[in-house]
Amino acid sequence: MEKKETRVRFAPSPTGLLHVGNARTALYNWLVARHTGGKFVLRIEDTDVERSREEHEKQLIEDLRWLGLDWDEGPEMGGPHGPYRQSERLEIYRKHTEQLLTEGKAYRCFCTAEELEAERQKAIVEHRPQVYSGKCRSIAKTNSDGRAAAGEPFAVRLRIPDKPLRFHDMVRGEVEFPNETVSDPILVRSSGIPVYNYVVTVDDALMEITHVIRGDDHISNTPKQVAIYEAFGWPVPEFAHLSTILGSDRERLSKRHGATSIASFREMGILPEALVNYLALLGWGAEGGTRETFTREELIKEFRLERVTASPAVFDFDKLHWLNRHYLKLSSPAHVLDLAWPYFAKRQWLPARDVADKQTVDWFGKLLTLFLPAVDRLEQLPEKAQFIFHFDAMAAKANEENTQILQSGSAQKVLGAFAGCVRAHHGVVTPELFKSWMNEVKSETGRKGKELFHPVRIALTGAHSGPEFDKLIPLFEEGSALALPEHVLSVRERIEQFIPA
RNA sequence: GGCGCCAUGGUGUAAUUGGUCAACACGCCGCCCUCUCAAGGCGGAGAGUUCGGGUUCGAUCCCCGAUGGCGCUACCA
Repeated sequence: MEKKETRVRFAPSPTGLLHVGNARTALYNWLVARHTGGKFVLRIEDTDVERSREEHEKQLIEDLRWLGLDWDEGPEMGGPHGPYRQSERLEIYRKHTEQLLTEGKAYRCFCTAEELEAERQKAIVEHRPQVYSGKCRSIAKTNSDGRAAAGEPFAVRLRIPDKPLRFHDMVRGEVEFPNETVSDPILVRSSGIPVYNYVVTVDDALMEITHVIRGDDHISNTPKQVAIYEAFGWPVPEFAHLSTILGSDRERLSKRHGATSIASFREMGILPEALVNYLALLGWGAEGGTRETFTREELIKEFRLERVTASPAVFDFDKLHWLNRHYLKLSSPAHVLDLAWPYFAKRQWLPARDVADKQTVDWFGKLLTLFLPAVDRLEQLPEKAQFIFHFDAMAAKANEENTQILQSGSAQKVLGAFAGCVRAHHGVVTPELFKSWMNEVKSETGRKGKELFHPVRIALTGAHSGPEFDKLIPLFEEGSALALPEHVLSVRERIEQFIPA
């Protein structure tokens, strides 16, 4: 017999932003599809009309694209098992419910909310599992039909078979639930709207999904879903329940722990390849366990569901940042430049990218090579490079750390000598020239090392730490010749501001 | 309360799926480089595998129990 094609799916609800937990689920599904040469289906679970929004669906799709996870079937593009939005599949569910009802696999439940609540309370008091009593199970078909026809409200419940419900989970092995602990699940509400657990199963079966890979919050829904497959006589797929992603306090990761949406990571200047690599590592390890950085292609090759961990993982921002630095270094300078530009344009430090001249672009490229090693994320760049664009001599002098250095007589002498060199010269300051000045100042004042450099660094940058002067001097000089929204001060201009004559 | 899932340094994962000193990465600390910061290079500390039993010549690995964490317990998804 021919081996069946692997079909997996990602089925988000468009009720908010895509966040890391779901993104990791999407990634694992995608990796399985690409590893096996199967199909990746995107399905939108929008039966909750209250919370579902079209804009969220758009955002979701944008986020998946940004991560580089492409799908083979889905809304918009369609496919052989569509439609791919649950709101467009209501008629399919209705037909299937009818089938179950006529076959006696499901029954109408006329119990009221109050009755059910009373049952639940009683179960709690008696230390029993909270399961539906099955009161309406035995109502005769004709009786049930009559009551329904008379307009009495009812929900539709599935008749759970009288046997343990077990399924195979690729990350956890065999999972079994005793029959007494699972209720006859509601399939359709008295409002006529089918419930999530039901439609998910119908869709997965009809879309011929072979591997259901999802979060482990669905693990206790699975026995009910297995019963639905069996009621229809459908083959039960393989399951893989992914563990929860936790925050550093070991609680489920949420906004409380900081930004966790994919959109916010993008805004922060995390590269998609870094996020994909990190998410892959969160709950999976390659054979051998000595490698941590993987390209997309390598992940596809190495990833296997059997190696996914069952234990929950704590999200570590530090490690994500490390990976981001790694990929920032690997990326082409032109690509990083494109990504970094908007952060500066937004601050009005650079013109819009499309009107910038070549000199400005080249200059900014140099700036990036200088500051990129100092950041975890692109969004930190402007702050690091702030003194280039916006030099505030007064603030620099007022800074407490700086005053300690500046107040010494030694620093005064150094600065006086340095200012002398600067004022005696007209024209562009080259790194070579700067070096010779420093040597001059050195012999004139007898200062060296920190005592020599720190005061000058403060006068030029406003801080006693920062990138090498060799690279910094050209940035000042070339920047001052550019027509930028805010004029970049040259070495000379900085000294004039810092040490008025 | 019930049911289920999980448990290796601070964090994420390895460990020929019972076989000698528990490995790698992040983070941390130190050293080198250096005017400084970052990057980079080198080195170090940090777990005897949650605890208690059992099986075995031998358990991170298998079984039982306890503890803890998490999830589900809706006519939410």
